[in-house]
Amino acid sequence: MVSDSSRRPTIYDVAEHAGVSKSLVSLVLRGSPNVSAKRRAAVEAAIDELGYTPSTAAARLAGARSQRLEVVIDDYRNLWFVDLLEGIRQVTDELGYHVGVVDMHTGAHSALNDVIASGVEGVVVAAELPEALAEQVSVQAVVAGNRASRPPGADLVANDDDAGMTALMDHLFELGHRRIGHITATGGSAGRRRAAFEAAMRRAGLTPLSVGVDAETGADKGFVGANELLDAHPELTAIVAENDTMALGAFMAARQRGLSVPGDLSLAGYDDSPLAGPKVMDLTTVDGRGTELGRQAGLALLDRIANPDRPAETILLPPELVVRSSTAPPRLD
Amino acid sequence: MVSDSSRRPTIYDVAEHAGVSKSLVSLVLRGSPNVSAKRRAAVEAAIDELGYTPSTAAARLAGARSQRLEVVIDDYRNLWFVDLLEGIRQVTDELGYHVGVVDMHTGAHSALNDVIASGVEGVVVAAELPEALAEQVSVQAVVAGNRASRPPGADLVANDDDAGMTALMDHLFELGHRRIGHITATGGSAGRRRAAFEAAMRRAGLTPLSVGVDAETGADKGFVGANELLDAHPELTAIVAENDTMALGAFMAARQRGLSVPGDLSLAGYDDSPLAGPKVMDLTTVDGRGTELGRQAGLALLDRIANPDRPAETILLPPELVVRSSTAPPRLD
DNA sequence: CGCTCCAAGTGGAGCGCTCCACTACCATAG
DNA sequence: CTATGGTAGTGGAGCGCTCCACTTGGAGCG
Repeated sequence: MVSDSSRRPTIYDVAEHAGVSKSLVSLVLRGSPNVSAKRRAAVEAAIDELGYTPSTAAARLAGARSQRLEVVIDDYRNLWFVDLLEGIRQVTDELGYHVGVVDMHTGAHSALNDVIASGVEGVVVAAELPEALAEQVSVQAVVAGNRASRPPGADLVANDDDAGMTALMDHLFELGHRRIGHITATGGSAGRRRAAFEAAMRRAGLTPLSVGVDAETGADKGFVGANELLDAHPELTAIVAENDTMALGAFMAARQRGLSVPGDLSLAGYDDSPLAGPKVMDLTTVDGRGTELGRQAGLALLDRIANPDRPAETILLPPELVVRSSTAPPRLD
Repeated sequence: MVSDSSRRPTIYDVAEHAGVSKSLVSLVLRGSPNVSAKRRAAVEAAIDELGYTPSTAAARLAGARSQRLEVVIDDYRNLWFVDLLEGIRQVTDELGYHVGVVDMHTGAHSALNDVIASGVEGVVVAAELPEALAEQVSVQAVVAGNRASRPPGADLVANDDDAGMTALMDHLFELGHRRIGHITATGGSAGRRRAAFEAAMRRAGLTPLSVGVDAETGADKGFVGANELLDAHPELTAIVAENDTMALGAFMAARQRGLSVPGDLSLAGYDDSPLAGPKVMDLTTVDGRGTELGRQAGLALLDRIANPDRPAETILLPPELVVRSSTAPPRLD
C-alpha cells in the first residue's frame, strides 16, 4: 500500500523486493504449484507492500487469456437479461471469469466490435443483431433466446417459445375464453410467440387478433396496444401480451377503461418478471426460466472456448406456465 | 476481409501490404494530419483487405489511452442509470469514448477492481460503494447521485433530493393532505429524501411516518410497505414512495385493498421513470433529470481526465415536480 | 556411489503497438 | 545561394508481461 515513486510498480519491482526473479513472480500470480511456500509468501508480501496490480494489457499481449466474457443486449430497459446474467455467472464465477454487459446502443461505432477487439474470450448474444454484424463476430459465441440472426458457428440456447405460448393458450381455452387478443412486437422471440398464438387460435377454429408492429416492448406500448384492441373489439375477454412489461401497460389501460382484471378481462404476460409477482400484478405468465437458460448458455460458451471446433448445438428449454390471479373464466353474458 | 494465414494480421503486415513503414500505419490509425492522401488511401485499402483490427492490448502497453469509461451501478434492475448513461454518452460519444456499465455484483472478487485494473480512464459512480472500496478507486471518478461514500477527490453531481421532496410535500399539503405515509429504503438518496420528508412533516406540525429498512427498492417492497402503513394507519390519505418502482407496489396494494387512486388514496413517487408515464401509472413524481445529470457528470469526468488536479466540485441540479393524476385532494369525511 | 529424475527457479525472447529522435525533401525568406 | 522551417515519412527502443528452454540441487534407486 506504499506509493513510493510516481510510477506504478511492475513485476520487476516486486521481484526485486522479494529477492526472486520476475518469472517466479509470474508463477505466483498465476498460481503455479511449483513454488515453495516460503517464496510464495515473500512474493505475496512484496505485492501488497508495493500495492502491485498486474497490467492486464501486458499480460494479454504476452499471451495470457483475458478471462472476460460479455453478454450482448439490446437495451438495459428490457430486464430479461438480468436472470440470464445471474445464471451465466453461476457457472463462470468460480472459474474466475469476469462477465460484463454491453448494450447495442446506436452510437458512432458499434460497441460490439469494440468489445470483441478488446479481447473477450466469448460472448453471449442476447440481442437482435443485424445480420451483417452477426457475421463479423469473431470470438466464441452462443445465442441466448430466439433471434433472427446468429453468428456463424454459435450455439443456440433458448426457451421454447412455441411450447410456452401454446400452454398459455390452452390455459385460456380451458377457462372458456374464445375472444382473445394479442399484443406483440418484432424480433425473434416475439415472432415465435406470435406465430404460436395464431396457430393456437386457428387450431381452436378462431380468428387470431394481434396488434403491435415495432421492436419496442415498453409498458406504454402495451397500453396503446390494449386500447387499440379494445376499441376495435370490445367483446374481447382476454389479452395476451408479448411480455410482462407490456402486460403492465395493458393492465393500466383496462383500469382506465373501468374494466376489472380478471372480472371483465383476463390478462397474461410472458417471462415471469418481478412485475408479474404476487406482490405486484399477480399476473398469469410463462416462466422462461432465464436463470437456467443462463446456466446452459454459460456452460455452452465455456465448452466452446475449451473446444472451439465443436459443431453448433441447439438447446431448447421447456418453459413453465405460471397461473396467477389475472386470469379467470370469462364473464357470462 | 481475407483470412490468409492462421495468425491475426499485425501492423507490420499492413505496412508491408501497403508498402509503407509500420509507423506510418500507426499514424493513419490515429488520424494524424501529417499523412499524404495517397499513402493514407493505400494503408486503408491494406487494412480492410487484410481485415486488420489493431490490438488494443499492445496499444495500451505502448502508452495509448484506453478511451474507455465505466458507469458503476448497484443493480441492473434499478433503471435509474439508463437516463444517466444516455446523458453521459451525449457528451462522450463524439470524443470516441466507449462507455460501459459494471454492476457491483457480489462475486468472488470485486468487479470494480477488475475494471479499474483493466485500464479505464475514469468511472462514474452511480452506486453505493463500501467505504473501503471507495478509497481504493485509483482512476478519475465522479459520483452521480447522493451517496454515502465517495472516492477521494471525486466530483459530485446529483439532483437536489431535498428540494425535490420538499416540492412534492408542498404539493400534497396544498391539496389538503395531512396524514401522509412514506415508504423508504437505505442509501444516500433514500436517506436524504426521507430526511426531507420528515422535516417537511415537522414543519407542518405533523408526525412523520416512514416504513422500510433495507436497501431493496423493488415493487414488491413497495407493496409490503404500503400494506404495513395502511394496516397500522388506515386513516392515511396519501403515500409517498422512495421511487416510482416502489410506488407501483403501493399502487397494487391499494388496488388489492379496494382503495381507488387518487379517490381514496393519493400516491406519489420519485424519478419520473417510464412507469410513471401517462400511459402507465400516470403518477405524480419528481423528475430527477437523469439525462441532464448524466451530461454534467460526463463533462465533469472529461474535465477531470484532462485536468486531474482540479479540486473536487459539487453540482446540485434542481429537480422538477411532475404532477399527474395519482394525487388529488383527500376525500372529506 | 553414480545415475536418473523431478521439483524449484532463472533468463531471454518476443507479443504488437506508440513514441521519439531523426532524415529527406521542398518551399520560402534573407 | 544558403539558412530556416515545416511537412512527410522512417527505424529503434521499450511498454510489462508470459512462455519456453534451460540450470540447479536433492531425493530415489540399482
